[in-house]
Amino acid sequence: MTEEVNEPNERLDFIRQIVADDRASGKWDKRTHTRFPPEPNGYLHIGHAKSICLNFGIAAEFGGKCNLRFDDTNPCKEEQEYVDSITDDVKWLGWDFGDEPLFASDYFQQMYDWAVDLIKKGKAYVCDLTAEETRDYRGTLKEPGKNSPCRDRSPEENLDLFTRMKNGEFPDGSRTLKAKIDMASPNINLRDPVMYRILHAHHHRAGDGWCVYPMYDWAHGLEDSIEGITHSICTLEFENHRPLYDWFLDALDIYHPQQIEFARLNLTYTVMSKRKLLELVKDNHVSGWDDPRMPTLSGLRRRGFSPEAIRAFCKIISVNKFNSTIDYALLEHCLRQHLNKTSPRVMAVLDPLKVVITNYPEGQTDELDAVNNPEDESAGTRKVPFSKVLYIEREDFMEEPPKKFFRLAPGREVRLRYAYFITCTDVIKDDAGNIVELHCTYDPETRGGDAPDGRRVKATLHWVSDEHALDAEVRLYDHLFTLENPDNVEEGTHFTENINPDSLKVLTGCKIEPSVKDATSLDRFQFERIGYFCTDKDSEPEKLVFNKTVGLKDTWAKVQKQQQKKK
RNA sequence: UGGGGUAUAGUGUAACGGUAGCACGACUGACUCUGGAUCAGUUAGUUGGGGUUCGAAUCCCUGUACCCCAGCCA
Repeated sequence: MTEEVNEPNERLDFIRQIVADDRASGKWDKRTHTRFPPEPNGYLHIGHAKSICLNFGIAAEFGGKCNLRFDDTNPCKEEQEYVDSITDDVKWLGWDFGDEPLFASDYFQQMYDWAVDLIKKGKAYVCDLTAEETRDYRGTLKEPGKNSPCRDRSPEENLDLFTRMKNGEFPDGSRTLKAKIDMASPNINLRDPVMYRILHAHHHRAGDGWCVYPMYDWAHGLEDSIEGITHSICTLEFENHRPLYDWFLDALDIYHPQQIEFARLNLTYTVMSKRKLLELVKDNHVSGWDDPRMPTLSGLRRRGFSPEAIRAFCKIISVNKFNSTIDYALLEHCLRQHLNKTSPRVMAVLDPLKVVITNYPEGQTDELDAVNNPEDESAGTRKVPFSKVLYIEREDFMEEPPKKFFRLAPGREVRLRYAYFITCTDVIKDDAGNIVELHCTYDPETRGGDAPDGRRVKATLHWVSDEHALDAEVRLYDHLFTLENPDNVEEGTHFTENINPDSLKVLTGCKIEPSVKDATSLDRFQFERIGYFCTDKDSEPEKLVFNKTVGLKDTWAKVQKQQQKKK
């Protein structure tokens, strides 16, 4: 007996409820077998993660299995590059699909044989109508279609024609194999749907062995049946296809899984359709499928998202049957929650302002103890070097501080984290009046960050020692679109018109503490008081590059906004 | 009346005839060597209208709104 991992008290979504009920009733011999069946014609995105976590999650929770199966039935749109990226993404998310993914193209012969069965049963026929004629014969949403003149061909003739289709005797588009169902059905999918089309095309896996390729509706249930899938979970737009899914399996009288539909994921401030994502890439609105602003899994990975965060997100959003749009802030919440627990802290100054500690000895260096992660004691501590010339964040100083600004200002004392209390004594400006340097004094008694006399400061600043600092490039990101729902634009407006012009900001000359010297690609950090960052794939030891994953919550920024509103 | 679906705070999501709960967001406050984290609190909801019932988000009737379908795409 396999152990049920689902806690009995945990509320089940409607799909898990079906699975649980089926197990209770013994419907599938206590088996649970799902599948994630992407077409390899693009990169996976966060919406796919919802489906992946659903299918693999159910399998894991109920002691079943989940297949990664490529639905590669259309050679014109599919490429090996996509197979590879999809496989990598599913692995990265942390799901186990056995040694190798499965491919629908491996079932082509079996599908062909079944099509022959249907022809023999008089349930399928070869049709000579062109694509355009087929459309005319299909009728409209409100009017029935009419029968194809080829509909009453004998099984023998159909068999002969279908064999010759397969043998490559006919040009592309000249004939199709159709299911003989009902041209007057109110469900258009049932009006003699095409099962096979002629395509003299090279298949990325099957090579040139085939010139007839199965259509989705014909192929998909067969694939599920072959693999012994119990619950075939797909998105809402396939609800209308379910009767056809069932019809084929019944006509063939073979093992018959249950198709269940759920609503796909929508997220604010981004687009999720493959077409639009492809356009963003092709027209260079982003640098590629893995641009850190993209909602693709490769983009999120490069941005610094952890698989744990994405899985937590997918769990929390649950599944349902109606279209909803999830607030991007919820994704960020899941991200921060995981990153906060796991990211080593580091001090980095993005917009450096030079600070000279006038009473600190020239040439001297202090090694101060810093906590690597206050949320995780086992992460330990590290040494951070302190010296006479330092950098602080430019926005951490104001010559004329407004109310509620607690940071450094002339005459004010603050703490440098893990180091000393300092007091600003002089503000040095260039001829144009720009602040170029601050002179401060430090209190040696406060070494480590605490004053023996118990005096308090209102702010603690992060800082980096000039002499020891590493230079880095830091890339800041914002939403790719300015609109909450970039899909929903006025007619005549193209969705790319709402791309956020400030979605990428590149900072150079940032100063980072020396401990990150050996950071490698995708290492994640928290830059204290700023946000979570990861090393980019462009990063090299000689030229560090970091991506901002997500900012820390920033109450000062909120206060500032409110103050600006008042003015 | 083409057919198929769906409606619960700003956004998501529970409640399966018996106190409308949770999370995110927003707003207070406490604490803090990250204006982080944490903790406490406030805010706000059953698509409209009828019924059945001691009792309805839930059952019935009837409106309304939104989504999907006329690829030889998936």
